Amino acid sequence: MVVFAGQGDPRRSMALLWRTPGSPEARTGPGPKPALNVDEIVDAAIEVADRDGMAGLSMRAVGERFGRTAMALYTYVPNKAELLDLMYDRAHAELPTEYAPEPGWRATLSAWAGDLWEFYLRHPWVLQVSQARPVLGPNEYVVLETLLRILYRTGLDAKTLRRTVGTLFHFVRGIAQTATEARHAKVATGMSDEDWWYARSALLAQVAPDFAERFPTVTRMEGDQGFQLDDETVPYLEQESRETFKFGLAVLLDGIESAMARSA
Amino acid sequence: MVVFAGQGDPRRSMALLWRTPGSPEARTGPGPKPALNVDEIVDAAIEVADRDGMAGLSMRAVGERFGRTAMALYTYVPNKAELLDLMYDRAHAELPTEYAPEPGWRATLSAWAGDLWEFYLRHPWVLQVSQARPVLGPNEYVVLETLLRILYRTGLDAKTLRRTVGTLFHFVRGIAQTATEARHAKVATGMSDEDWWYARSALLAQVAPDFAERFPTVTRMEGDQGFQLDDETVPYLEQESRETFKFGLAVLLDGIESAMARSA
DNA sequence: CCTGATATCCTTACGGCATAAAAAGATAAC
DNA sequence: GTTATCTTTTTATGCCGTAAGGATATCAGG
Repeated sequence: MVVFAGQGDPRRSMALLWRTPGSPEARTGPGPKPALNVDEIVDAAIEVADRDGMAGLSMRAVGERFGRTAMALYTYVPNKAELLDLMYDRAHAELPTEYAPEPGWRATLSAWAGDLWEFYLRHPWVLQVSQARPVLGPNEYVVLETLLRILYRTGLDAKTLRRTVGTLFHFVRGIAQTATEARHAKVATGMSDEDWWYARSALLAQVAPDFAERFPTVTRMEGDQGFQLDDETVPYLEQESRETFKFGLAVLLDGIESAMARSA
Repeated sequence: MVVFAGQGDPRRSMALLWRTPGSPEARTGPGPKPALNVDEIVDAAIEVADRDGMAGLSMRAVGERFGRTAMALYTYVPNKAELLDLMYDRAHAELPTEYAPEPGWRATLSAWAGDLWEFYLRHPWVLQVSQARPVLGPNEYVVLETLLRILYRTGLDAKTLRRTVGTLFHFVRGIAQTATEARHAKVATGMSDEDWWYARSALLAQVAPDFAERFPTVTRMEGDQGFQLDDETVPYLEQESRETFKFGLAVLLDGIESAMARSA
């Protein structure tokens, strides 16, 4: 499921995201000093989400990491949605920010997209945080700044630039989502892609004996080239995703190139 | 969140999806006749999901549509994941299957992508059903068959064809997801895009007064062309999504065209 | 018509979730 | 030592999916 984040007080959200001085460390009054801090909690939550996915991310699970109850976290974070925002932004901090411009914008953009792809594979839950209302955290802006620096040299006008940015992100996100879900499904069912497909197509033959007549083009294409593994050690779906990623990226880069030619 | 579907007995799943004779209507034994049927339930569930989103889709909510409890549904459908599979496949039945080939593959593919885009806007929850292990229902195959029929005339080889299919789907899904989430967020917060952005950028200025120095390229791009609404009646994010969709699609089609040229 | 088998459907219950409210416990300023 | 203030736990509410068992309706065979 897509999880919506950031429904709370916007002022507090932004202050948390941008670490505005005010609430955090500076305190001198009576009462116990806070034993935890937001960063620790966000890191722990990211670890939980990396390991157990969005479904395994519960306030209880995060609290347990510190030997606390779920409610203990509410001192540091207003609610789960805010925690998600913080996780989202913090995770993006690990993306590279510097790309050597020498190899040209095309190669640089490829490298950038590859890094983003791997980032999503490392943190699949990131793909499940809604993109509609951007979190607007500092690290998200760093990522955008990085991409824009690469794209700026293409000389595209602002409007085209914005749409290129959107297209690139959506594309990488879309394929990464499928790739990570493939991995997740394998873990969940304990079945390899090949076994799963084999079992399913046997069932398909039983349940739709007239498959070839009903779906002639599908049948023809599957016949032309079924499963062909370049590397036996990598699961089929993951391999196929990676190939589709490369292919689609090349197509997009070609398209950007012709847009450049048009605007020049 | 992404919802995983189809964890039950594969044999039963497929029989349900493909309406294999066996369990359904043919029954003569004792006991009351079933008052509901799977189709009704699936339709009701789709209506619930269309209206209230994936978050609002609960067995209880669907049962209420028939004046029943949640448990009553378990006679017809083994569990919620299966119901989701059935919803997913059934929804796809409303996609067009025939496209006139006259205008050429490029125009036809545009029309197809536009129809898919609108389908996702009508049924945003579809985007939250995992794509990793395809549901393998009849209507999903019809959709694939339709797309392949359009693409077949491009003369691309099977491998490229498969990757093109993947790229097209991911792209449309990716942008549609953002567009539908934008709509959802507006409904949830009761705030227009403009108001939301206005409030947020005021906060941003407060919280990061050095924004322009930290993100010079972002600042420059936003300065070049901020909000520029072509149509005041359509919310900004939705409009922007649509434009990005058109742009990205054109780019993809260009890319396919050059792939054709290369393979010819 | 009666009986027994079989099906649908409901009630109840369990364990999970986020989180509100309030109580308990710790700490530092006075 | 008292008190105000903060962290943390406890308790509770209302959701969720669904397991288990019981109530009820329906039909076949006698």
